[in-house]
Amino acid sequence: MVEDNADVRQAVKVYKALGEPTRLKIALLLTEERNLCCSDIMGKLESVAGSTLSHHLKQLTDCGLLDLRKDGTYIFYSVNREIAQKYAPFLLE
Amino acid sequence: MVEDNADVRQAVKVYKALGEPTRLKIALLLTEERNLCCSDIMGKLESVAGSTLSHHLKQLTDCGLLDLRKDGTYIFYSVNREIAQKYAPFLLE
DNA sequence: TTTATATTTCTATAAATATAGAAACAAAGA
DNA sequence: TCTTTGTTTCTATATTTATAGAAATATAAA
Repeated sequence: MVEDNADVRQAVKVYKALGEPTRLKIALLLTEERNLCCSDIMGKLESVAGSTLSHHLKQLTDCGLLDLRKDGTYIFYSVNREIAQKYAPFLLE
Repeated sequence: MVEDNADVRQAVKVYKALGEPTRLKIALLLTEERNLCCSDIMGKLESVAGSTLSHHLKQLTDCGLLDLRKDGTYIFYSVNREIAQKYAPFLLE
């Protein structure tokens, strides 16, 4: 049966997060290279305002796809491999 | 490198399609039971207008996730297992 | 303390999207 | 042919979302 369980709700969030070109690019960047900070990522994207990037990163972390580690002024992001493996192993290829 | 290749563009479309509760539900329905037609699906969802369902099915087929087979007045939909396996094997669990 | 750097929150706006009613189209059956 | 059923297209609308500038917050360094 198709249930509206926690996994399905998380799946919607993960797929919504990945269904936008900039965010998918961020997720792919972070599978190649772990522990990038906000400004690293901004440097690797063409032109995204910090405030925009912040919103994208929030969606990607809220759905569980990205983990973060704070270190001083910096916030380092990495892909949560377990979640990626579960919902979108395409990212890890 | 993160390339903007065909796979990545398709991934965005697939994830955008799945990142909406009704469409994810439709995809899950169709992994359980192949060859459902539009009105079958409408019967299995709470309350969706035919025109709305039509738009959802279009997105799901346009991204390659659903195959369709026309038979008279009916259109039967099924999940394309290869695409599901590639981008969202979660559907097939 | 002042300055610089990193990131977020606030606010606004333009664009995209989900929704459905009505009309149209297509095929099958009476 | 007329009617019924299944599906799509047209049109409009309300909601969501992506975007970024400006201000705020936080930490570190000078």
